[in-house]
Formats: sequence, structure tokens, C-alpha cells
Amino acid sequence: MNLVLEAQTPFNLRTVIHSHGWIQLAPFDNLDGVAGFQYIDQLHTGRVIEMKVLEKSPGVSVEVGAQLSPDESEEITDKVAWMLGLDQDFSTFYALAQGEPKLAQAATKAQGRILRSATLFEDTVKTILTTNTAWSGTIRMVQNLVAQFGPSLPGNPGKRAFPTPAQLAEADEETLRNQTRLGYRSPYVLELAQKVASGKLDMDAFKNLEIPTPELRKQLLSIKGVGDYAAANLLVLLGRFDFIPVDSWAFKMVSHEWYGGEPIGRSEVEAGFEDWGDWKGLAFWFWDWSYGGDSSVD
DNA sequence: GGTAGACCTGGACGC
DNA sequence: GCGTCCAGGTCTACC
Repeated sequence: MNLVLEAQTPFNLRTVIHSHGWIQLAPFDNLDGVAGFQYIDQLHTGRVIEMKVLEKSPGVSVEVGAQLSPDESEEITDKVAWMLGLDQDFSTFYALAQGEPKLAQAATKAQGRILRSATLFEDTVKTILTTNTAWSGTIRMVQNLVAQFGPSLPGNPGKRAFPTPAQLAEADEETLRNQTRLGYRSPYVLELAQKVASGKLDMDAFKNLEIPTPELRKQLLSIKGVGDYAAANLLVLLGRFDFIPVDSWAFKMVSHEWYGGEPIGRSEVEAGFEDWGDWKGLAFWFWDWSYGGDSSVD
């Protein structure tokens, strides 16, 4: 079955895919040679499907190797639209970026959308697994989580979806710690899964909450394992750009950009993007850094 | 509100 | 091959 979804223009699937490292995390799989990716997802019916998403101007096509019910088609349409931010409008950002040489390519490259997973739960777990570890560690932890707890594609046990909150909630902390190798993050992931599975926490409601960003940030910070950096990262994924995800990479980039490589603190990073107001997170994300090239992933 | 120390893993390095 | 050191954010206890 094939679905066609339109995007707000400008749109470039390759730019979205390479907006950060998420494409390297299971159950995403990059497609060689073309602008597109594969993703394994479990639908609300429990059915596990593999989707292939390809550029089809002015949007994408979604190929699913199976017949879908109208409900399932609608669910996939909604999920892919969310994952790629198809309805996001960055015209205000582009107007501002035009006057900044370090962001002058933003509109041309259609930068602004940041690749998301199908659910905010999945993105929150992945964000927790980016903290206090090397990127290779994040890739390994997510891969282990999917391989050990994710439901498999029918007839292909090697391909698995990200586990649902309920599936993860049944795990025990020791297994997550010692076999999934999440280390001290195990209780954080388990508690999050249990809260979402029990209905105490409705993460996907965060997508549409009409509350000020600082208030939303407070709610994210109340999740164990989510600190300043993780909350700001999740806010960016939620389309809120008024906080900067300040991590060690940010210190390095900003230090070399404006401070001659000298050690700096959070205030220096924030000062560098203060003028960007509600767009500072995005300006930081797509800034054309002098040191070490851009932040995109190939 | 700010700070120090613990948490855990894997990669780099020296022997 | 083994041991040690270090990088990477967040939490908790303490001041």
C-alpha cells in the first residue's frame, strides 16, 4: 500500500533525515543512495509494519508492504506527518536567518524540521539514552532495547519496532541494567515506561499543550533522567525553540566560534544566541559552525 | 540556589 | 591482556 503526504514548502527529506543523529537509532534505517528511510512501527492494533518513506515533491510517499485498514492508514499518515514535521512553517525563522551569514542557507536547504520518532515516549527514552555517554553508547543502548523488547515484524524476527511503554514496563531493572546495558539509566527508563503505560503520564498530550514553554519545560524536567539538556532537546523536538540543548558539544562549538577555544560555561552559550528569542534553539541547531563543520549526520 | 560527588559504560592509553 | 583514566548529563545530599 502506498500513501502520499504533502508538506509545507520548502521541504527536503534529506535535510530532515540528516537534521541530527536520530536516523542512526533503531528502528530507523537509512536507505542507501536515495533520500529516504525505513522505519518499523507497531500500530495501535498491535500489528507491526515496515514503512519505507521516500521524497515525493512536495512531500513524501510512504510504502507499506501490506494492505491497511482505513484506521491504520490514518494512523500511519498522522505518525509520518509528525515524524517529519510536514505541517511546520519556518517562514519567520527564514526571514530572520536571511540576515545572518551563518544561517543564510536555512531556507535554501529547507532547514528547520528535526527528525522525530513516532511517539514522544520513544524520543524521550532515546534522549535519556544520549545523556552521559558517547554517541556510540546511545546507538548500542537503543539497539539493545529494540532487540530485546521490541515486537518483531511478522516473519522477520530480525526487524523490530521500538517497544511500547507497556512492553517496557514489564521489564525488570536488573535486566535493563545488565543485559540491555543501560547502566544507571535503567530505573529512569523503567519509571517512565510504567508511568506512561499506567496512564499517569500522557506524553503525546505534550505535542498539543497550549502552555508557555517554561511551563512545558517544568513538566519535562519532572521526568526522572530528564535534566536541562534533555528537556531542551525534547522541547526542540516538540517544535519549541526558546531553549538551547547545552551539552559538551555545544561548549566546544561555541568556545571555538567566539572564545578562541577557551573553556566557557552555559551563560556564554546562551549569550551567543540571545538575540534569536523564540528561535534560539533552531539558530543554534543549524548554525554553520567554524569548528568541525556542521552538526548534520551523513 | 549553588555545588560536590556518585552514577555506569566503553574507548583510549600505558604497561 | 590487564589496569587505569576519562568523557558524557543527571540526581541527591548538603551548605
